[in-house]
Amino acid sequence: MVHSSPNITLEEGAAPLLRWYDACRRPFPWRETNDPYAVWISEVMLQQTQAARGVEYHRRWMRIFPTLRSLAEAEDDDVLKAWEGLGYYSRARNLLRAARLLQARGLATLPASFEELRALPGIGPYTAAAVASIAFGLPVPALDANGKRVFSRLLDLEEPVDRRAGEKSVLRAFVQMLPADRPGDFNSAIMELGATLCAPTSTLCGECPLEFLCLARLRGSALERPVLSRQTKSESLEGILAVFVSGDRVFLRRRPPAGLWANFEEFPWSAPPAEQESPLTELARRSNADCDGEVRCSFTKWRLRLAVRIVRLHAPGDLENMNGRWASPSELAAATLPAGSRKMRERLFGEGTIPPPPPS
DNA sequence: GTCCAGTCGT
DNA sequence: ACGACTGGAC
Repeated sequence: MVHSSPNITLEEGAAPLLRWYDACRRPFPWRETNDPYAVWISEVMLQQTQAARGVEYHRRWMRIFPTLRSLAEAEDDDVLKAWEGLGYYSRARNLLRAARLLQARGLATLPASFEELRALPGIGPYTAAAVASIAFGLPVPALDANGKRVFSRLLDLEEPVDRRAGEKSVLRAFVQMLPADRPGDFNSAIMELGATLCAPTSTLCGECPLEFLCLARLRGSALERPVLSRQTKSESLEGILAVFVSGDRVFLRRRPPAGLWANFEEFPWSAPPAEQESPLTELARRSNADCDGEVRCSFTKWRLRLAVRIVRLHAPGDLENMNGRWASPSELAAATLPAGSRKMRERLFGEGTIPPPPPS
Protein backbone atom coordinates (compact mmCIF):
# COMPACT_ATOMS: atom_id res chain seq x y z
CA MET A 1 0.00 0.00 0.00
CA VAL A 2 1.37 3.38 -0.96
CA HIS A 3 0.92 6.35 1.34
CA SER A 4 -2.03 5.16 3.32
CA SER A 5 -1.87 8.28 5.47
CA PRO A 6 -1.24 11.87 4.44
CA ASN A 7 0.61 12.51 7.69
CA ILE A 8 3.45 10.02 7.40
CA THR A 9 6.74 11.34 8.77
CA LEU A 10 10.25 10.20 8.06
CA GLU A 11 10.77 8.97 11.62
CA GLU A 12 8.34 6.18 10.91
CA GLY A 13 10.75 4.70 8.40
CA ALA A 14 13.48 3.67 10.83
CA ALA A 15 11.72 0.69 12.42
CA PRO A 16 10.55 -1.01 9.21
CA LEU A 17 13.94 -0.36 7.62
CA LEU A 18 15.78 -1.99 10.52
CA ARG A 19 13.39 -4.98 10.49
CA TRP A 20 14.10 -5.44 6.80
CA TYR A 21 17.85 -5.10 7.37
CA ASP A 22 17.81 -7.65 10.18
CA ALA A 23 16.02 -10.14 7.94
CA CYS A 24 17.68 -9.53 4.59
CA ARG A 25 21.17 -8.15 5.06
CA ARG A 26 24.00 -9.91 3.29
CA PRO A 27 26.36 -11.69 5.71
CA PHE A 28 29.66 -9.87 5.23
CA PRO A 29 32.53 -10.60 7.62
CA TRP A 30 32.75 -6.99 8.79
CA ARG A 31 29.13 -7.23 9.89
CA GLU A 32 30.06 -9.94 12.37
CA THR A 33 32.11 -7.55 14.48
CA ASN A 34 32.11 -4.17 16.14
CA ASP A 35 35.91 -4.03 16.23
CA PRO A 36 36.58 -0.42 15.19
CA TYR A 37 39.74 -1.43 13.36
CA ALA A 38 37.97 -4.09 11.29
CA VAL A 39 35.14 -1.67 10.52
CA TRP A 40 37.59 1.02 9.45
CA ILE A 41 39.44 -1.35 7.10
CA SER A 42 36.16 -2.48 5.55
CA GLU A 43 34.90 1.07 5.00
CA VAL A 44 38.09 2.14 3.28
CA MET A 45 38.13 -1.00 1.13
CA LEU A 46 34.48 -0.62 0.17
CA GLN A 47 35.03 2.97 -0.99
CA GLN A 48 36.13 1.65 -4.34
CA THR A 49 35.24 -2.02 -4.39
CA GLN A 50 31.99 -3.89 -4.64
CA ALA A 51 31.19 -5.59 -1.36
CA ALA A 52 31.26 -9.11 -2.80
CA ARG A 53 34.76 -8.56 -4.15
CA GLY A 54 35.93 -6.92 -0.93
CA VAL A 55 35.12 -9.98 1.18
CA GLU A 56 38.27 -11.93 0.34
CA TYR A 57 40.52 -8.90 0.63
CA HIS A 58 39.08 -8.08 4.03
CA ARG A 59 39.52 -11.64 5.32
CA ARG A 60 43.10 -11.75 4.12
CA TRP A 61 43.92 -8.31 5.48
CA MET A 62 42.55 -9.20 8.92
CA ARG A 63 44.62 -12.38 8.87
CA ILE A 64 47.84 -10.52 8.00
CA PHE A 65 47.22 -7.39 10.08
CA PRO A 66 44.70 -8.43 12.73
CA THR A 67 45.09 -5.36 14.94
CA LEU A 68 45.79 -1.66 14.70
CA ARG A 69 49.13 -2.30 16.32
CA SER A 70 50.13 -5.01 13.84
CA LEU A 71 49.35 -2.62 11.00
CA ALA A 72 51.28 0.23 12.58
CA GLU A 73 54.34 -2.00 12.88
CA ALA A 74 54.07 -3.48 9.40
CA GLU A 75 56.47 -2.80 6.54
CA ASP A 76 55.25 -0.49 3.78
CA ASP A 77 55.80 -3.16 1.14
CA ASP A 78 53.77 -5.77 3.00
CA VAL A 79 50.85 -3.36 3.33
CA LEU A 80 50.89 -2.50 -0.34
CA LYS A 81 51.18 -6.19 -1.17
CA ALA A 82 48.02 -6.92 0.82
CA TRP A 83 46.26 -4.14 -1.09
CA GLU A 84 47.51 -5.33 -4.47
CA GLY A 85 44.69 -5.55 -6.98
CA LEU A 86 42.39 -3.08 -5.25
CA GLY A 87 43.86 0.03 -6.85
CA TYR A 88 43.91 3.50 -5.30
CA TYR A 89 47.09 2.67 -3.41
CA SER A 90 47.14 6.02 -1.65
CA ARG A 91 44.38 4.60 0.52
CA ALA A 92 46.59 1.75 1.71
CA ARG A 93 49.33 4.28 2.44
CA ASN A 94 46.83 6.42 4.35
CA LEU A 95 45.72 3.42 6.40
CA LEU A 96 49.32 2.85 7.35
CA ARG A 97 49.99 6.51 8.10
CA ALA A 98 46.91 6.71 10.30
CA ALA A 99 47.80 3.52 12.16
CA ARG A 100 51.32 4.81 12.87
CA LEU A 101 49.98 8.20 13.89
CA LEU A 102 47.68 6.60 16.47
CA GLN A 103 50.44 4.29 17.66
CA ALA A 104 52.74 7.28 18.12
CA ARG A 105 50.07 8.91 20.27
CA GLY A 106 50.00 5.81 22.42
CA LEU A 107 46.51 4.84 21.35
CA ALA A 108 45.59 1.17 21.03
CA THR A 109 42.40 1.73 19.07
CA LEU A 110 40.63 4.29 16.93
CA PRO A 111 39.25 7.43 18.57
CA ALA A 112 35.55 7.29 19.41
CA SER A 113 34.58 10.66 18.00
CA PHE A 114 33.57 11.86 14.56
CA GLU A 115 35.93 14.83 14.62
CA GLU A 116 39.00 12.87 15.65
CA LEU A 117 38.30 10.17 13.08
CA ARG A 118 37.72 12.81 10.42
CA ALA A 119 41.15 14.29 11.15
CA LEU A 120 43.00 11.06 10.26
CA PRO A 121 44.55 10.69 6.81
CA GLY A 122 42.26 9.00 4.31
CA ILE A 123 39.17 9.53 6.45
CA GLY A 124 36.64 12.02 5.12
CA PRO A 125 33.11 12.81 6.30
CA TYR A 126 31.64 9.55 5.03
CA THR A 127 34.20 7.18 6.55
CA ALA A 128 34.34 9.09 9.84
CA ALA A 129 30.57 8.81 10.23
CA ALA A 130 30.51 5.15 9.20
CA VAL A 131 33.14 4.14 11.78
CA ALA A 132 31.69 6.42 14.47
CA SER A 133 28.21 4.96 14.08
CA ILE A 134 28.96 1.30 13.31
CA ALA A 135 31.86 0.79 15.72
CA PHE A 136 31.01 3.29 18.46
CA GLY A 137 27.24 3.70 18.21
CA LEU A 138 27.39 7.45 17.70
CA PRO A 139 24.31 8.98 16.02
CA VAL A 140 25.92 10.54 12.92
CA PRO A 141 24.71 10.10 9.33
CA ALA A 142 27.09 8.19 7.01
CA LEU A 143 26.07 9.63 3.68
CA ASP A 144 27.48 8.02 0.55
CA ALA A 145 26.16 7.78 -3.00
CA ASN A 146 23.68 5.08 -1.93
CA GLY A 147 22.22 7.31 0.76
CA LYS A 148 21.98 10.27 -1.59
CA ARG A 149 20.05 8.14 -4.05
CA VAL A 150 17.73 6.65 -1.43
CA PHE A 151 16.84 9.96 0.21
CA SER A 152 16.57 11.91 -3.03
CA ARG A 153 13.93 9.34 -3.99
CA LEU A 154 12.14 9.34 -0.63
CA LEU A 155 11.85 13.14 -0.92
CA ASP A 156 11.47 13.13 -4.73
CA LEU A 157 14.16 15.80 -4.58
CA GLU A 158 14.58 18.04 -7.60
CA GLU A 159 17.65 19.81 -6.24
CA PRO A 160 20.94 18.32 -7.50
CA VAL A 161 22.37 16.15 -4.71
CA ASP A 162 25.92 17.05 -5.69
CA ARG A 163 25.31 20.71 -4.82
CA ARG A 164 25.28 22.19 -1.36
CA ALA A 165 21.53 22.80 -1.13
CA GLY A 166 20.61 19.33 -2.32
CA GLU A 167 23.04 17.61 0.03
CA LYS A 168 21.71 19.68 2.92
CA SER A 169 18.15 18.56 2.15
CA VAL A 170 19.26 14.95 2.05
CA LEU A 171 21.19 15.25 5.31
CA ARG A 172 18.26 16.91 7.06
CA ALA A 173 15.98 14.01 6.12
CA PHE A 174 18.67 11.47 6.99
CA VAL A 175 19.15 12.91 10.48
CA GLN A 176 15.41 13.08 10.99
CA MET A 177 15.04 9.37 10.33
CA LEU A 178 18.25 8.28 12.08
CA PRO A 179 17.31 6.40 15.30
CA ALA A 180 19.34 7.07 18.43
CA ASP A 181 19.48 3.43 19.48
CA ARG A 182 20.88 1.76 16.32
CA PRO A 183 22.60 4.43 14.22
CA GLY A 184 25.23 2.05 12.83
CA ASP A 185 22.72 -0.52 11.63
CA PHE A 186 20.56 2.27 10.25
CA ASN A 187 23.45 3.68 8.21
CA SER A 188 24.30 0.20 6.96
CA ALA A 189 20.65 -0.43 6.14
CA ILE A 190 20.36 2.71 4.01
CA MET A 191 23.45 1.64 2.06
CA GLU A 192 22.18 -1.93 1.77
CA LEU A 193 18.91 -0.60 0.40
CA GLY A 194 20.77 1.46 -2.19
CA ALA A 195 22.89 -1.53 -3.15
CA THR A 196 20.06 -4.04 -3.49
CA LEU A 197 16.53 -2.61 -3.90
CA CYS A 198 17.07 1.05 -4.69
CA ALA A 199 19.76 0.71 -7.37
CA PRO A 200 20.71 3.47 -9.84
CA THR A 201 18.90 2.12 -12.91
CA SER A 202 16.53 -0.44 -11.44
CA THR A 203 14.30 -0.58 -8.41
CA LEU A 204 12.44 -3.29 -6.53
CA CYS A 205 9.91 -1.00 -4.88
CA GLY A 206 7.56 -3.86 -4.13
CA GLU A 207 10.07 -5.28 -1.65
CA CYS A 208 11.15 -1.95 -0.18
CA PRO A 209 10.40 -1.35 3.51
CA LEU A 210 10.21 2.40 2.86
CA GLU A 211 7.80 2.25 -0.06
CA PHE A 212 5.01 3.61 2.14
CA LEU A 213 6.76 6.95 2.58
CA CYS A 214 8.57 7.28 -0.77
CA LEU A 215 7.43 10.28 -2.78
CA ALA A 216 9.24 9.18 -5.95
CA ARG A 217 7.40 5.87 -5.75
CA LEU A 218 4.13 7.76 -5.38
CA ARG A 219 4.90 9.92 -8.40
CA GLY A 220 6.67 7.33 -10.52
CA SER A 221 9.87 9.38 -10.66
CA ALA A 222 12.30 7.04 -8.89
CA LEU A 223 14.53 6.51 -11.91
CA GLU A 224 14.76 10.29 -12.46
CA ARG A 225 16.42 10.60 -9.06
CA PRO A 226 18.91 11.65 -7.97
CA VAL A 227 19.28 14.77 -10.07
CA LEU A 228 22.92 15.68 -10.67
CA SER A 229 24.22 19.08 -11.65
CA ARG A 230 26.03 19.35 -14.94
CA GLN A 231 29.44 17.76 -14.66
CA THR A 232 30.67 18.85 -18.06
CA LYS A 233 33.58 21.17 -17.78
CA SER A 234 32.72 24.74 -18.67
CA GLU A 235 34.74 26.68 -21.17
CA SER A 236 35.61 30.34 -20.88
CA LEU A 237 35.09 32.63 -23.85
CA GLU A 238 35.64 36.31 -24.47
CA GLY A 239 33.46 38.31 -26.81
CA ILE A 240 31.64 41.54 -27.35
CA LEU A 241 28.20 42.88 -26.52
CA ALA A 242 26.95 45.81 -28.60
CA VAL A 243 24.55 48.47 -27.38
CA PHE A 244 23.48 50.73 -30.25
CA VAL A 245 21.92 53.92 -28.90
CA SER A 246 19.98 56.56 -30.83
CA GLY A 247 18.39 59.20 -28.69
CA ASP A 248 16.69 57.27 -25.92
CA ARG A 249 16.23 54.12 -27.97
CA VAL A 250 18.41 51.03 -28.11
CA PHE A 251 18.67 48.37 -30.77
CA LEU A 252 17.42 44.87 -29.93
CA ARG A 253 18.04 42.14 -32.44
CA ARG A 254 15.74 39.19 -32.83
CA ARG A 255 17.27 35.72 -32.74
CA PRO A 256 16.49 33.17 -35.45
CA PRO A 257 13.31 31.09 -35.08
CA ALA A 258 15.28 27.93 -34.23
CA GLY A 259 18.19 27.02 -32.01
CA LEU A 260 19.44 28.68 -28.86
CA TRP A 261 16.91 31.16 -27.39
CA ALA A 262 14.76 30.90 -30.51
CA ASN A 263 12.90 34.14 -31.31
CA PHE A 264 14.25 35.91 -28.24
CA GLU A 265 15.28 39.55 -28.43
CA GLU A 266 18.65 40.60 -27.06
CA PHE A 267 21.53 42.99 -27.40
CA PRO A 268 23.74 41.85 -30.29
CA TRP A 269 26.69 39.84 -29.02
CA SER A 270 29.30 37.44 -30.26
CA ALA A 271 31.74 35.03 -28.65
CA PRO A 272 33.00 32.46 -31.14
CA PRO A 273 32.52 29.55 -31.28
CA ALA A 274 29.45 29.76 -29.02
CA GLU A 275 28.01 32.66 -30.99
CA GLN A 276 29.45 33.75 -34.31
CA GLU A 277 30.38 37.28 -35.21
CA SER A 278 27.54 39.10 -37.00
CA PRO A 279 27.45 42.30 -39.06
CA LEU A 280 26.15 44.10 -35.97
CA THR A 281 28.93 43.02 -33.64
CA GLU A 282 31.51 43.61 -36.35
CA LEU A 283 30.19 47.13 -36.75
CA ALA A 284 30.46 47.65 -33.00
CA ARG A 285 33.98 46.26 -32.91
CA ARG A 286 35.12 48.53 -35.71
CA SER A 287 33.49 51.62 -34.28
CA ASN A 288 35.68 53.85 -32.19
CA ALA A 289 33.38 53.48 -29.20
CA ASP A 290 35.24 52.84 -25.98
CA CYS A 291 34.74 49.63 -24.10
CA ASP A 292 32.43 50.24 -21.20
CA GLY A 293 32.97 47.44 -18.72
CA GLU A 294 31.94 43.87 -19.29
CA VAL A 295 29.00 41.56 -18.78
CA ARG A 296 29.52 38.06 -17.46
CA CYS A 297 27.03 35.31 -18.06
CA SER A 298 27.00 31.61 -18.72
CA PHE A 299 24.83 29.13 -20.56
CA THR A 300 25.13 25.40 -21.27
CA LYS A 301 28.87 24.82 -21.03
CA TRP A 302 30.08 28.32 -21.86
CA ARG A 303 31.22 30.99 -19.46
CA LEU A 304 31.23 34.32 -21.21
CA ARG A 305 32.99 37.60 -20.58
CA LEU A 306 31.56 40.12 -23.00
CA ALA A 307 33.21 43.50 -23.47
CA VAL A 308 30.49 46.12 -23.70
CA ARG A 309 30.59 48.60 -26.61
CA ILE A 310 28.11 51.46 -26.47
CA VAL A 311 27.75 52.86 -29.99
CA ARG A 312 25.81 56.09 -30.44
CA LEU A 313 24.20 56.50 -33.85
CA HIS A 314 22.68 59.77 -35.03
CA ALA A 315 20.92 58.11 -37.96
CA PRO A 316 19.08 54.98 -36.80
CA GLY A 317 18.40 54.14 -40.44
CA ASP A 318 21.93 52.73 -40.56
CA LEU A 319 20.54 49.52 -39.08
CA GLU A 320 17.35 49.35 -41.10
CA ASN A 321 18.30 46.14 -42.85
CA MET A 322 19.10 44.35 -39.63
CA ASN A 323 16.68 41.93 -38.02
CA GLY A 324 15.55 43.80 -34.94
CA ARG A 325 13.99 47.02 -33.72
CA TRP A 326 14.74 50.28 -32.01
CA ALA A 327 13.17 49.89 -28.59
CA SER A 328 11.97 52.84 -26.53
CA PRO A 329 12.80 52.77 -22.81
CA SER A 330 9.40 51.31 -21.95
CA GLU A 331 9.67 48.74 -24.74
CA LEU A 332 13.11 47.80 -23.49
CA ALA A 333 11.76 47.44 -19.97
CA ALA A 334 8.96 45.19 -21.22
CA ALA A 335 11.12 42.97 -23.44
CA THR A 336 11.82 39.36 -22.46
CA LEU A 337 15.59 39.00 -22.56
CA PRO A 338 18.12 36.22 -21.87
CA ALA A 339 20.24 36.60 -18.76
CA GLY A 340 23.20 38.47 -20.26
CA SER A 341 21.03 41.09 -21.96
CA ARG A 342 18.98 41.44 -18.81
CA LYS A 343 22.08 42.35 -16.86
CA MET A 344 22.98 44.86 -19.55
CA ARG A 345 19.49 46.40 -19.41
CA GLU A 346 19.72 46.81 -15.63
CA ARG A 347 23.00 48.60 -16.03
CA LEU A 348 21.72 50.93 -18.77
CA PHE A 349 18.78 51.96 -16.62
CA GLY A 350 20.84 52.04 -13.44
CA GLU A 351 23.55 54.25 -14.85
CA GLY A 352 21.07 56.49 -16.66
CA THR A 353 22.46 55.74 -20.11
CA ILE A 354 18.82 55.13 -20.95
CA PRO A 355 16.22 57.01 -18.88
CA PRO A 356 14.33 54.42 -16.82
CA PRO A 357 10.63 54.44 -17.75
CA PRO A 358 8.18 55.32 -14.99
CA PRO A 359 6.99 52.19 -13.20
CA SER A 360 3.72 51.00 -14.68
C1' DG B 1 34.70 5.47 -25.30
C1' DT B 2 31.93 7.87 -20.83
C1' DC B 3 30.43 8.03 -16.17
C1' DC B 4 30.98 7.12 -11.39
C1' DA B 5 33.00 7.09 -6.52
C1' DG B 6 35.32 9.45 -1.40
C1' DT B 7 39.28 11.96 -0.31
C1' DC B 8 43.04 15.04 -1.07
C1' DG B 9 45.42 18.95 -2.96
C1' DT B 10 45.02 23.26 -4.95
C1' DA C 1 34.83 24.83 -6.15
C1' DC C 2 37.42 21.63 -9.31
C1' DG C 3 40.55 18.08 -10.99
C1' DA C 4 43.41 13.83 -9.82
C1' DC C 5 43.49 9.36 -8.40
C1' DT C 6 42.07 4.46 -10.38
C1' DG C 7 39.43 0.54 -11.82
C1' DG C 8 34.87 -1.17 -12.84
C1' DA C 9 30.24 -0.76 -14.90
C1' DC C 10 27.80 0.37 -18.84
